[in-house]
Amino acid sequence: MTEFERNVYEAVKLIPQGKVATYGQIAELAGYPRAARAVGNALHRNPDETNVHCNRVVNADGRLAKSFGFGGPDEQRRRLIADGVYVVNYRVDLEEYRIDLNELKKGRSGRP
DNA sequence: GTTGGGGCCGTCA
DNA sequence: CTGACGGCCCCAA
Repeated sequence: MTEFERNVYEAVKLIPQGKVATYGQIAELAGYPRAARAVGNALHRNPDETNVHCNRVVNADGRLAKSFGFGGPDEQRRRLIADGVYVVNYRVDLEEYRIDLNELKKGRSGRP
């Protein structure tokens, strides 16, 4: 596993239940602001689906991944619902569920 | 709503 | 190194 992937997984772990983040956000949080695409790549190889909730990661439009790693979009949708996230037509309301990058950064290491 | 183009990034063959 | 491939992103018609 590469450094990049680790960062991505750690970033994903920070997303609280009931919230979602975009690939861009994850990329930035991981320290690779423009690597949204690579993030998707990394998530597809998610080694620990139970710990890393890759379902909480959606694209910039709030749409679900077309090729979710485990069971496809249906599974991703199911998990989101289980998280309390309302999903319609494989899409979520970003205004409502998207977490602020600032909030995510709080979760990382120390913070005053 | 759609399509098309450009750009950006990390992996792997 | 080079080229191809993605769970992407952004902008313009």
